[in-house]
Amino acid sequence: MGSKTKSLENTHRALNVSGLRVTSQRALILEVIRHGQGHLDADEVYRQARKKQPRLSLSTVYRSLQTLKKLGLVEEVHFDEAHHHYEIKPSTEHHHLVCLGCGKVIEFRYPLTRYVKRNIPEAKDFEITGSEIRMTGYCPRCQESKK
Amino acid sequence: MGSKTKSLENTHRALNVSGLRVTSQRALILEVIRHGQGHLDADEVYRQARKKQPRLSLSTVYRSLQTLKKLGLVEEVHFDEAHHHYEIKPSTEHHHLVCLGCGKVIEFRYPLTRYVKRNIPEAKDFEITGSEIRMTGYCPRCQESKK
DNA sequence: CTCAGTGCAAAAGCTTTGCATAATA
DNA sequence: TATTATGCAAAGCTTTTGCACTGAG
Repeated sequence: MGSKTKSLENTHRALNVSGLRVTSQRALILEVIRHGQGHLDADEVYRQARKKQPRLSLSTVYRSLQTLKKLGLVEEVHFDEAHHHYEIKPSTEHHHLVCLGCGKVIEFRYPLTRYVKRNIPEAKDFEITGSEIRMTGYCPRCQESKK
Repeated sequence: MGSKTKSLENTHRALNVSGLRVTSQRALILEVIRHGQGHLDADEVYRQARKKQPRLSLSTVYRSLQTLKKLGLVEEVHFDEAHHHYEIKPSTEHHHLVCLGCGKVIEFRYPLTRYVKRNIPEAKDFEITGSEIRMTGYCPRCQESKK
């Protein structure tokens, strides 16, 4: 069985458990995020998905994104202030370094939550629900082209 | 000489060096951010500042915030997606843990840039221009009241 | 006196929402 | 068949911008 089939099954299960329906739109949107290797924003998801389903609406994209986020299938990251970006929820805590020149994204693992729990006294008794590192800069190539 | 006088002088200098003008609006906005101990968003700055200067406009607040940011006097942080928050630029790299229940902000020091430079090979040759950790959760008291 | 800064109103950009229709379970 | 989800259009919110007027240097 291909991994595509398997992830589709997982999606079905996750939706069913929550009493939600499996629609072609939700499947497609998840598919687009999965294939869009990088980190797409809502509009990029919309444009990609419309190639296969031209009547899809942007509001459906937004609503599905929220649904999938709540289900824990998709994660929202914030590379810049203006847009949200989405990725398939990763199994290990990782973060992003984004090049402001070319948009390249470098992912790196770092167990931030554990670090903070261990080293920040005031955080000891916090119930931490989200953690995100946002780093920006210029990759070697873009530093060159700025000169 | 009081510290208020001193910081006013610093502001003057920073503005003058850049060929910018010292206006009552800019001084007031900086004053509000400084006193508003927490981390205010643009609208909160606006409402506070209007108590002293009722004709102040929101666009001036936004424009001043950008100016002060460029001068390095004020820093923009992103506690949630919807708003930007502003604080007087701190001298050492620190980050924030925000309680989703009561809005309390815990600041903690952490030399993230140095860590990443040292430990993430792909980041070695990056010119890093910004780094921000955004952690959210519930403080002990708010965990209680959820029950 | 001159040009940067301000106030006001309008616009822009992303995201959400109301409502009738379509589709899932 | 009973709801849930969708499409479309309109509204919402934060932030930005154009323009004439004001005020700092």
